[in-house]
Amino acid sequence: MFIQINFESDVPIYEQLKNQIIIGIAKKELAPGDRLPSVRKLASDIGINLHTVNKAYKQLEEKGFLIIHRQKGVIINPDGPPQADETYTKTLKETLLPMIAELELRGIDKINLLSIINEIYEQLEVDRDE
Amino acid sequence: MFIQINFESDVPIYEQLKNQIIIGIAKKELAPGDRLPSVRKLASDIGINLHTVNKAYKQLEEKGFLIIHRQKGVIINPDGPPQADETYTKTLKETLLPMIAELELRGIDKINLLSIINEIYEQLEVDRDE
DNA sequence: ATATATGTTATATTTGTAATATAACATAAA
DNA sequence: TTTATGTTATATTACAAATATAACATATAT
Repeated sequence: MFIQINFESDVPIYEQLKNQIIIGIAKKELAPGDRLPSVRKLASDIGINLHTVNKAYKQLEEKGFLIIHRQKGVIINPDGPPQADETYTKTLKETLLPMIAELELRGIDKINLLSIINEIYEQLEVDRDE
Repeated sequence: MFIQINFESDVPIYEQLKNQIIIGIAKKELAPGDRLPSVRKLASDIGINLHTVNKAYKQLEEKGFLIIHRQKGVIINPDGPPQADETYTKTLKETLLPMIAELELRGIDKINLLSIINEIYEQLEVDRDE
């Protein structure tokens, strides 16, 4: 499995899980319809509690990235990821505003930012097998 | 004062404070050397506890945005904001990666993102008096 | 001198979240 | 009938956010 948890991080474990699954989908390492490990399996692989995995799965289901079936298990939504709506875009802007304010003050101008963003897009596109 | 706290938000109050002060500096509503309200004054204006304001101030001092003097009070760092270093840039990229992954999946492509970012830069430049 | 205002320190309490630990449940599939 | 799935329930531990009070040290104003 591609999951790697940093137990020193101040990012909660269930958030790290959500992030890595979303990144996995974006990198196409996980395709619509693909199955994810059971909550017990992933929990024991990583060495964490089943409820922590369940929390991540449930929140990704709530957002529309995953489909959870009581007996069959968990799969990547076959209909593809949820699309951005007004609410999502509004929240995104509210998140970006203070980030960009700080970034600007710290001397990272728009050009620098765009180059960082390009770098991240490359990370998401290239790594087909890693 | 320009501070407006959303008590419904899941963003902690002290984080909202930090964000709004940084945005204030970026918009040049607050200039280097400008004085901020005392912890007690701001706390009572907003209707929160003095320690919550103090926590925000201390963390901004720690980052280099503010100078705190035991008797004179709190001012915006006269030497200007702290500049980005390697650590900051690394953390920034780690924050952006999952954001951009989700955004991409949701159908917001690079062009859309750049237009959102431009919109935010405008917000930071225009509002000289509001 | 005295009072005032500053940030600071200390202690305690309440509330909520993250994470874990155990156990049991319902049910499709083997 | 067994196994594996997610689900639900209960409890516990650890920590963070926010508050409440009180006292402290000290530069500045009166």
